[in-house]
Amino acid sequence: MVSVHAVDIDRTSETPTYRQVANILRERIRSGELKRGDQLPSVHALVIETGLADATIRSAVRVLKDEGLVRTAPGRGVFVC
Amino acid sequence: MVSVHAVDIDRTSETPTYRQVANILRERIRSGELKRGDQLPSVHALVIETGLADATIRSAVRVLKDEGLVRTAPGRGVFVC
DNA sequence: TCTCATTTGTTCGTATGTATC
DNA sequence: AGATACATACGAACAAATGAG
Repeated sequence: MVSVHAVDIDRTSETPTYRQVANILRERIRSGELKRGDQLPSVHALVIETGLADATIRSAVRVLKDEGLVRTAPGRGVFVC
Repeated sequence: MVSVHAVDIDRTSETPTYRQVANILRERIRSGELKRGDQLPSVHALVIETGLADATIRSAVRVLKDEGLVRTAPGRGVFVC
């Protein structure tokens, strides 16, 4: 598991919150902070950290999944591809 | 669960899209294709199949619910009465 | 084997804002 | 003004897979 650090969401931004979360996570992958096989913070952890709703976090994960950057494993977590 | 088959929406029709969806589902119930207790396609499945928005599909389901043709069960699905 | 906590998956409900016709 | 449609966001419940013990 990799710690989450700050996930700062700008509620006033034009960018939807779920895309902000996706952008932050994507940048961590791109930068190498999150490497292949690393587990992302769980949906629950991100809910706590961001104060956003469960469904909103799931939307963010879906974006990265659709981009092929991560894969989800039911009962285990979300992992960098 | 019952498969969805084609759900053809006519964007140019006078009939609102949500009513078109309601009409199609109603006809499947009337014809016996969908029987008492059968589960309708989920909102998500219909969103994918029709290309319409979540809220639009929900409007269609609400029509059938108001007519007493179906009942909704949160976390489970929509079922024929 | 069984139980429990964790985690993702799936489902409907509700509300708000915006755009279009 | 009103109806329709879409996007976003949050709430809630249930299911299924996993792993620890």
